[in-house]
Amino acid sequence: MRRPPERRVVLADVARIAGISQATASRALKDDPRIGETTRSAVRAAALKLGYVPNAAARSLRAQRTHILGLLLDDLADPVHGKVAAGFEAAAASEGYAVFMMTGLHDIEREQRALTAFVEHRADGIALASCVSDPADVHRRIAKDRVVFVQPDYPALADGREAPALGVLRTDDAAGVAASVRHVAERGYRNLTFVGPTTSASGMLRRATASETAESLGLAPLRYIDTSIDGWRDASGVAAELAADPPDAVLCYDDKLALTVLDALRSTRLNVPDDLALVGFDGISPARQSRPRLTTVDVPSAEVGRRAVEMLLSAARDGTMPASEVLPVRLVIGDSTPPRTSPGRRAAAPEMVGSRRGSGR
Amino acid sequence: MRRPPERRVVLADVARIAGISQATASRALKDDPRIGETTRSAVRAAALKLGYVPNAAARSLRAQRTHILGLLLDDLADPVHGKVAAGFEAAAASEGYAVFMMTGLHDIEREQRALTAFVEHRADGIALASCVSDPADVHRRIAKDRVVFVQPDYPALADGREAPALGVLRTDDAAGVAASVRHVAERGYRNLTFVGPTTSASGMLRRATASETAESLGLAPLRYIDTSIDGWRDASGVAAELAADPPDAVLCYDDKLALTVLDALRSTRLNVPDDLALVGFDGISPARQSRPRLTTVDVPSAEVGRRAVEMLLSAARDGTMPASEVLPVRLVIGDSTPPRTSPGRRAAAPEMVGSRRGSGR
DNA sequence: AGCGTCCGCGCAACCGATTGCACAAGCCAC
DNA sequence: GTGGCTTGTGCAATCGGTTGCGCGGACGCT
Repeated sequence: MRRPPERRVVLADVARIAGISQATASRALKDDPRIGETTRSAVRAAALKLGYVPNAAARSLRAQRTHILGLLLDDLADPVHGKVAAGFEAAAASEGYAVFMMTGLHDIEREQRALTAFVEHRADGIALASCVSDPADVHRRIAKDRVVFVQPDYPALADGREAPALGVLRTDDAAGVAASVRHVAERGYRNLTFVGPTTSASGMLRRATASETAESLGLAPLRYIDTSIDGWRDASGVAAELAADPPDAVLCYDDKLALTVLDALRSTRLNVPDDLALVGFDGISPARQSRPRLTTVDVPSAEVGRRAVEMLLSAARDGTMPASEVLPVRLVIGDSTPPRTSPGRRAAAPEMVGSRRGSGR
Repeated sequence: MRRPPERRVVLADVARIAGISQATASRALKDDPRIGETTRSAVRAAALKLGYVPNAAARSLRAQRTHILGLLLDDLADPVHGKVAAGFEAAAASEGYAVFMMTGLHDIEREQRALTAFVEHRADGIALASCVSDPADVHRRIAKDRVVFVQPDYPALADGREAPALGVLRTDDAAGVAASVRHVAERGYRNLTFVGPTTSASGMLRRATASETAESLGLAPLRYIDTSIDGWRDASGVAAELAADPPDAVLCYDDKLALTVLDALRSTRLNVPDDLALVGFDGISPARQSRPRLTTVDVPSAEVGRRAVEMLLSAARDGTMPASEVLPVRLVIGDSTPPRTSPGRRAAAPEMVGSRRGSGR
């Protein structure tokens, strides 16, 4: 009933049915010009009839190319990474490449296992999105195997080192952060707080850029709330901290955090945007539907995925390392950073606000 | 400089360095008890020194197992599918399986290519999440190859057919929809509209279930707005339609749609929840942060991914088809469906509302 | 000393497709 | 009739591990 032993159809079977040798069958199926039309169609018919599907492992073994790309990212459930993954997969599929996807979840152990898996499967290219392992170590592991690298959001950028001989593809987060700081400054906010983690390289980069930009614009020194400290993990703690000594504007590491903070602030006397401007980062879709609409920085995540594939493939064909590339980002102005009308109001009479929500407009 | 020809290290190299045969090297590396301790450590040392990484293709070829699982889903950028993918990948990785991920994007052509890719790579198991191809056809393509199937959210369920010999894993969407209808009914809403697409099987299922439940509870006949009709694609059209003749409550196909509708309704005179209750489906995180908080149905997406892997693997080990399974869902009551206090208010004086936002509480 | 065991290891076949090279017809021309 | 060409196929090696089987030597026992 379960037809257990039914052997898989292999090329030899096709050849036997078609009445020719395996070599000819192989050539016929790949349209080798040396094969006659009669034979070719006979082979095709046999293959179709038998439901023959070539074995990629065998082919790869011989060809020394797998047509597999590896993608390592933090978390597929995260909308930003999801978009990168979607773009990557779509581009790879359209080039006839299969995609091995693995998540690192900020765990070096898992990342290492993922790398090993990629190498074992002899992926033709590997893309590392925001991994936490030591870049030099990763490079050692893979460069030796003549595998091309692309690393979006390369961690080493935070401390100024470019990765050695790795193609680096990233988004211009610094420009995005700088633009958002300039934006709130232009709108009259002078007292900024940055909320975000300090554990990741990108967290440090965004925070540092915000700080530098604020200073260069002559704003008050940037204050920080570090969400990677235990106890600040939940947004209500952050909201309480903000309420205790409110800045003019809050810059969040990303939209997800911004939306959480926005939500938590509803339990305080602070109202966004009347008492407090709020800025996110990433441009995920919920940010466009929040109330107020979040001012944020649009990051071309899907494009990152697509470009990664292109870089990987072109480099693989040339046998060279891919050149580095930086993708532009775009400030999207929402309703959470309106022009500031009464610069002194916050300090004046916070009690006046009465309702938590304010006037609603 | 680019060390171009540097050959990959293969097992034979390790064996040569260790001064023993390839067979022994192979056994030593996999802790075969027949190999002596001295030899074993010599082989290990050689492998480490040379940076030997076994070739998965060669191994699979011989072992007739690839340790690869295939996952086909619609769209990685979608939060629900992203969670399924994340759960699937995590479970697979912890079992030592690599995951081939491909997206179908509702395109039969692409789905077929993805299936072909899975079969070519001889995945040990394949999971199909909400695919649009004909189940019977898919079954034919893969069952013959002794590959186990798991299909979350199986489309054939809408018309009552269970898939033949396929393990079906799905969430109890019908129970979720029924629960949400009962919930709004208990809260005093009697006039319901369902908003969603009719193109997908799950769309039809949710809509039909809502209709039946409403009828069985003695509510007014369920009205529909079909978002798959051109022109209703944008939420503002839906909002206008709703505003023209407002129901008591709106049930949306999923949270994403509900949030979009919620946003679009802000441009009308209708206020959620004062004039209109709103219910979503899926329990994605933005629904918990919207204003008002969305009443929705929590679907254990990550769990779907995990269970899919377990079913696949246990079935692969037994050589049997996986049994079908239905995962429970949970109604999550938010602020978008408060107890209805004034059943007739909507019809009475909509002009009274004044501000679009109402009282804010 | 002779014999049976067990241990450690190597030979060679095998998985399935690809491909360099050689070979067999068929055809033309000399 | 034989040499030169083209065209169509087949042989066998190859990719890189895995594994059934067998062999030689060390050891224990009578």
